[in-house]
Amino acid sequence: MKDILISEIRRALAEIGVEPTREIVIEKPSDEKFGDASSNVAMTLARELKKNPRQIAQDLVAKFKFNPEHIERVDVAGGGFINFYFSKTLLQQTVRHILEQGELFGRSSVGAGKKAIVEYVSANPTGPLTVGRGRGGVLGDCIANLLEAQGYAVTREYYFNNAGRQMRVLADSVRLRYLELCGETVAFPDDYYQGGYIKDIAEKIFAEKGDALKNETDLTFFKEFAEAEIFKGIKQTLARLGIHHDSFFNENSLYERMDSGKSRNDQVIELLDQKGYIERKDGAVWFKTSLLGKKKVEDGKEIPVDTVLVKSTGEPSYRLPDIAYHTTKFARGYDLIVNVFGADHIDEYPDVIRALDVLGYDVSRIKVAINQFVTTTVNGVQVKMSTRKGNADTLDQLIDEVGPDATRFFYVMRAKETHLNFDLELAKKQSNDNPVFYLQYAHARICGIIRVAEEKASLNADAVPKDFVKFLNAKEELDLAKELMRFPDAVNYAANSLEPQKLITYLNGVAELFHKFYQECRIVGEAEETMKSRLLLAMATRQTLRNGFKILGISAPERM
RNA sequence: GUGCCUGUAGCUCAGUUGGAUAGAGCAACAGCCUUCUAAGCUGUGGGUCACUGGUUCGACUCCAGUCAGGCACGCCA
Repeated sequence: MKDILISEIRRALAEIGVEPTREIVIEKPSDEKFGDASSNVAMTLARELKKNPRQIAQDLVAKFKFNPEHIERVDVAGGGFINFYFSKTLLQQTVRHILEQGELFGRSSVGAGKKAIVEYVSANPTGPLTVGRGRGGVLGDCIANLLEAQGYAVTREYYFNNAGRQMRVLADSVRLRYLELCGETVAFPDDYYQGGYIKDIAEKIFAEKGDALKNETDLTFFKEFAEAEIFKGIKQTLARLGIHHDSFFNENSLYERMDSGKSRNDQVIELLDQKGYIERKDGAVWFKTSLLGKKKVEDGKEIPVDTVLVKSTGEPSYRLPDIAYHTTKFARGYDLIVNVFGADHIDEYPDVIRALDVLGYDVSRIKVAINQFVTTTVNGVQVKMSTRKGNADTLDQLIDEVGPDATRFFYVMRAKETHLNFDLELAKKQSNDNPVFYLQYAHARICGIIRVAEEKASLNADAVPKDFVKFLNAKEELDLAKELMRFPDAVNYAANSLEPQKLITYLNGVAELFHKFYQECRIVGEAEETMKSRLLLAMATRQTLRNGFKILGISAPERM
């Protein structure tokens, strides 16, 4: 619908000889008396045309040639708003259209034929997922769903590192706990992993091996055992939330030599060197980010800074594999590359972007969604979380307490840039009275109506001829249909901005209008035309809600 | 100290490239179930959109500064 309005505005502008310099915006008016859609084109053009915006608006309206089946009338109001009023037949046909489209309603083809990769979670296997991690996980998953709805072929990827110091510390933490089980007294360092899950893993080893590994000093077994256990747990937790990755990308593969005899990491350095952005000093290999505008401020003076890619120990710093990893995303042919990560990685991606830019990649394909941290409040006290200290609330505990639907919903109902405070006590209390239920209840209610229609009126909802939509007439009916019509725009809007919560805001509006409709308009037991037309509207609402829930990853219960 | 994010109703938050009288849920108060699920609906109260300036026909929205909170500023990942 939006498209029809925009193209007609364009046509009318051309007719009066005006070339629009800005995008034409159609929005939903703040008050229903201003129509069903409005545009401020006339106002935005007023300055450059040096004409009264109301005059421009009137000139345009005079040129409009809308199908009266779609647009009933067009008004000029306020300082020059053009307000469109939809005709009843358009709304009726929308209901039919939704039912015919079914699961496809809301999908678009803007991403058709394009490949997208969404990288999210990407937690290293050093411990169970925390409440903080859950946010990025759910956000990433919803973004992937949104892109899929836009027609993209989406790959969901998990990038991880199972090497390096952190894993050695993890392995040794497990080993020490194991030795305790063997009856030895050990000093457990403060900077080792303190969480109870370490003991659980040690117990598992002890149960399998007894004290046979008591004198084992090589950490390989402990590392591999711990990693396997932890990864299994992470995947289980994610599965509870309906999150499944298509691809697990091991950072280690970037160190492995390819047929050329070089690793991806080597290649990055070589290519950056060819471009003149590599310097070797102090035994390390530096990326000359100073030439690309990177700087820090000290004592009021700006100092250009370079970035270490290979440490003097010969080990790459994590930035090098990060860059190399992204070159693989381009090599794999992705048109859209979305990275979802927490605010603590905010300083990392500019270096990656700089490097990729220098190497000639089209960095405009990369979109970064940074979510702010989640803090937890336990008994009214905010807790700072750390996997190392083991005091982080696990995502599993949260799911146990509030359920998968509420967990997903809570994470994603707020804009990613807000500092989300998860009060566990409150989350538990709210579970009975949760915002997600408002949406789900609308769905369950519709299912209830359809059941009753079948039982009491022997009416098979699916068999009702779609022509009955022409009897939709009441205000509540038309208001609801009008809102349903906006669903594809809402999906598009949420997908473009990578902000799933915008879809929630929309769906809330649908649920609200449905509940109002329900209150005013009975279905079962009404005259045939009324009953059937309303049943069609209810089914179209159910379809829209389902399609939205699918993107959000929450269930659509038939009874509550 | 520097960079990024945040500050909107008692609480948690929406607010579509600047637009019409700033919204929702929860909490409070008052109503609505012999009829398709009251996890719902209707109504009332509740606001210096952190503060101060600026930009213009118009600012919660853009710019500058101030205040408050979060995160990051390593040859850690």
